[in-house]
Amino acid sequence: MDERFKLENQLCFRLYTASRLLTQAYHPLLGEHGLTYPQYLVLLVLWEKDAQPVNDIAKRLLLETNTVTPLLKRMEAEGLLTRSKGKEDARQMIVSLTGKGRDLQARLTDVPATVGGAVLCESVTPETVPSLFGMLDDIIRKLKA
Amino acid sequence: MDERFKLENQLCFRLYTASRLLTQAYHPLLGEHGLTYPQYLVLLVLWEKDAQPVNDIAKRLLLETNTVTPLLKRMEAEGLLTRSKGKEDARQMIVSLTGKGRDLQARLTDVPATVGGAVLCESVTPETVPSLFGMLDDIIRKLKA
DNA sequence: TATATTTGCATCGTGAACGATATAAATAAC
DNA sequence: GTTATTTATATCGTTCACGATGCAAATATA
Repeated sequence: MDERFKLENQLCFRLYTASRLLTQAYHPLLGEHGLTYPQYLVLLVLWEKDAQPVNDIAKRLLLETNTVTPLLKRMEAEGLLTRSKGKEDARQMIVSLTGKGRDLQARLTDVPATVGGAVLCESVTPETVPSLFGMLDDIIRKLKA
Repeated sequence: MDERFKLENQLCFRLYTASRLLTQAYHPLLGEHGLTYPQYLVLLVLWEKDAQPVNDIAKRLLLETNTVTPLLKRMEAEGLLTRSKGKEDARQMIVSLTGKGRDLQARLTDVPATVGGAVLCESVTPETVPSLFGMLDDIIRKLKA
């Protein structure tokens, strides 16, 4: 058996699996509030800075607008945000939080710590996390280019 | 702004993004042969050991059978594999490679090295990869439980 | 100013993921 | 041996991802 093709030697399979499992860990916490993980990411972006055009949100999440647009529409239908044409540029759709969308932050305060705690283990500790973040950031930076 | 909710402090967002971008790196290499990344994963599993029941493939990839079944059906339609009822247990569907599915391995020999090279950078080197793998494996192990 | 190009967003189609549910075969319990 | 439970797989519905394409507003060019 060719070593190169072993699942155990694949970085991508590990990232893919870790990402899926960690997203699943968010599921019960977010589902309680009717949120999916990508929707939670949109909220993170809007909590940092409200009233952004679709494009800025997509760029921040490194997603395409054809992924983000339907996502935003579902969130609009849930009453979490509003979408309105930009004043100075009519092509832009400005996405703004509603009161309901803003208030969710307070109701989700425990989520980061809960999920953070769920991954702490032998090799992943407050001391090693910076190194992990650094490697993942480098990979992301390299692949963006 | 609450530090805990910053995108930059989220492990999950990094894993999610790195996974997506790395999968995208596979896309041109696999698409040339009509494959998607999850289909490639199924081939990796079957190249290691041919003629496995659906459940074993799903367990190996840490996916549910309701994800794997349609995936396998598409691959069967492409002539990459066959699905046939198990002899000693009629509930099982045994998945076996066709000649076409087997031959793909030879045509994809360069894929692991090409993608591997695409992620090499400052902090991700042959020396640091074991540490990265170790942390991701620990995270996966922790979240599986 | 008329035309061409770019930009921002949306629509469409396909292929995952995954929760919930269904079905048939195998096994256990009675 | 009949009934109950478990197991292996499949079906269904919803939500992403994302390539391809469309369209209208803004900008650049002629």
